[in-house]
Amino acid sequence: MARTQRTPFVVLGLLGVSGRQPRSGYEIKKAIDTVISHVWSESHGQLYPVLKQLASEGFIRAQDRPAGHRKKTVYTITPKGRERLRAWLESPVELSKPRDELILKLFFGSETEIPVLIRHLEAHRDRTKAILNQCLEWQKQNNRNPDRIMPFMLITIRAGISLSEASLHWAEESLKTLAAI
Amino acid sequence: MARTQRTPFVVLGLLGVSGRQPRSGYEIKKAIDTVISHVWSESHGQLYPVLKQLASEGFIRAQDRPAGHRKKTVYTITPKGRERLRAWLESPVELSKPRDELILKLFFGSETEIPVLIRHLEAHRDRTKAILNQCLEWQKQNNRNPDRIMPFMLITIRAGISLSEASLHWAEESLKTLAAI
DNA sequence: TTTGGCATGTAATCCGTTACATGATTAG
DNA sequence: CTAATCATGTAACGGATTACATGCCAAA
Repeated sequence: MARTQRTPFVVLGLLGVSGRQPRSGYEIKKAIDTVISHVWSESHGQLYPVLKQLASEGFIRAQDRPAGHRKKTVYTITPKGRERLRAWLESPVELSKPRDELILKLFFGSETEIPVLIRHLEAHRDRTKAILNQCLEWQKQNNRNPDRIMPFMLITIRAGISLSEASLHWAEESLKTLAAI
Repeated sequence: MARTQRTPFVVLGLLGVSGRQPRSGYEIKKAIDTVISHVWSESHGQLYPVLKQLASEGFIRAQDRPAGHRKKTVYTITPKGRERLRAWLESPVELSKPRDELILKLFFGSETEIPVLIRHLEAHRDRTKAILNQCLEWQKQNNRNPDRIMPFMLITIRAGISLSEASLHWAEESLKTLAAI
């Protein structure tokens, strides 16, 4: 048996916090790829079957809402689904297996040339800068709309900022170290 | 098709940097669980088949070295294996899919009670403290043996320190924020 | 003597990605 | 008109975990 599936809880969570707004599978996928992109990812090939499964178990409710001839099914979380979500939120955080290929390659650094490692670190630095900027942007947006400040979202944004900044500093420091070898 | 297998490269990397020391599957597994535990993980159910596969392809060499009646096979990396490792080290870092359940649960925080989130954050703070202390300990050991300083290992240890510190600060800050709600 | 560590292996299972597939609508 | 986006689905494949399985050796 493999690790317990977490996709259903991501779906329940997104449907749960979205107020009463019903969402289609496509919209849920877009939300995963934008608002929680640095935290989680799912493929749509995984998402659609999970939606059907959750609906058949009564955790979400499906409603057909075709626009013109284009089919579209939107989902709303049910009270039963909210309970399930709550139970999961209360359960201990399940740690994911660490999988940091950059650190791994640096750890094996003696088996390659310094410029190779510098290339990897520069790429990481640039990626991290982009993430940091996006988090800062989100933070600004939240500050501009004081009505809609959601403290939980702010906490997660601050996590992104703290970790990106630390990673950026480390990368720049390490680039100097490698350049000096 | 799923993502390309990275276990073989972890094995080649560990056999590569271990000088000329031949290692058994058991020892490789132990190394994964200790020296790179915060960076990577593999199950032994995955490891042993990969060892056989790598040996059959000529990337590592197997030698039976029974101790008494206990069977033991040790492996050494071959020149061909070193080349394969180098090629992988030079290839771009493949990003792992983000999977941060703690941040996810905080993001869905409005669907549960504050004390639940505090519990999760406290657990994270304690785990992170332990990792930070271990990284600091490793750094100290490296400084005590100046002969054996491996700059690459130090860089990865510093990554652990930077990121743990940042995560720790963020967790403590967030705990204060939640306590004030 | 029995617990724990050493040591290796396989089978079942499944989560999740990639690729295949189809079609409507809208903007340039 | 045609490219991009909206929208939903399934099939194939495989990487990886968990569980099952076995046995030796040393120390308490």
